[in-house]
Amino acid sequence: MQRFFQRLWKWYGNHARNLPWRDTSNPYQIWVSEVILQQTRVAQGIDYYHNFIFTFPDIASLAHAPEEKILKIWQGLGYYSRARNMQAAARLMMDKYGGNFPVRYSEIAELPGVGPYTAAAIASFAFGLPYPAVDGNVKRVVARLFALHEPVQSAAFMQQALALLQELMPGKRAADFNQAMIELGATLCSPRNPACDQCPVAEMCEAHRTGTTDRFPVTRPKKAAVKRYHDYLFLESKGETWLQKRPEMGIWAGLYEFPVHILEYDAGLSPLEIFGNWFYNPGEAVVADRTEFTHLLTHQTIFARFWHLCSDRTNIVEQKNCTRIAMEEIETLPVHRLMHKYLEKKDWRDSTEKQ
DNA sequence: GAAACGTGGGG
DNA sequence: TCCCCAAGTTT
Repeated sequence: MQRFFQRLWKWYGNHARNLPWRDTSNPYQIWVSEVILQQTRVAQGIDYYHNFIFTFPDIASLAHAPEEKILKIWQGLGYYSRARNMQAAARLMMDKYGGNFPVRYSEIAELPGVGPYTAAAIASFAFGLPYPAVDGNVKRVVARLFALHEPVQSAAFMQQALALLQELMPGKRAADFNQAMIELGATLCSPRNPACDQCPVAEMCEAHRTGTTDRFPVTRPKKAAVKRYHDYLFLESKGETWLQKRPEMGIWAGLYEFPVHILEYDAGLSPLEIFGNWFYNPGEAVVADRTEFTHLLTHQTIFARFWHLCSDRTNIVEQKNCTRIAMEEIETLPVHRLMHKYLEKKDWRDSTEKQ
């Protein structure tokens, strides 16, 4: 045990990455970073973290912001309920804690969007409380260190990991302990080809001792991802394009997008079969050719097809939640990745036109 | 407990 | 190209 910590502290002191949220003990900033990092890689989260803190520097500014402004900052990051939960939590903190961050684990864990991991991370990083923060990295490290055979997704695994980590948890330096365990999993104890030769605690690792690091953590087979086939209709006329707001439930809730037809199988429908009811005069309204299929996602396969309307009189049937929006205005609306990418590179439209 | 919920990078 | 999975939480 002594040796374990000597090695761990020395390694962490020398190899900890310099990450923006490690420079602060401000619970608000730590909370923001932890929510952003849920199921999200550090490299992807850093810019979002800076933008978020710059735009909403404290609990009050987040609580009072228009929801669409928060979603706009979150645009492209995914799991958008995180952004809404953060505002709900900020408002709760205004009402219940006078705009201050709660300091007890139980209170932190009650905040919307804050589960066991995030609560422990905030409690330890901001307040030094000795709660083990068990994320995917720590699960992997613990599974190998103690050769835990329970599936990593199971409640049994979590119980065992928690018990072991609580036993290990030092009275002082709870924050460093959690950070170091996470860092170990993130940088050396990787899912495949772990760098055991550089690991400070390899000699105390049961999986390493028995040459079985590649068998841990044990995982259950996972269900195949659901595919979605999207047929998008891109309509533009005189500097305006047609957008609609998605429903408040389900994927991309409340974000904006082009008119779309989504199926979980490829129906092979023609543009008119899909969008015909949008037009009073379908034969005349759709003037551009079907252009290209764009492969957008890997495990959720999405195909996008774009068409143009060049006519002045687009004659679109009224749809609920549909609005004509000027191009400049679109820049301020929260959209999901397809639109996000489109707005980043406006030449998408041009490149499809050339076909 | 299982499914839903995004997106991006690495091997 | 395809599969994995990442500082998880909610329902």
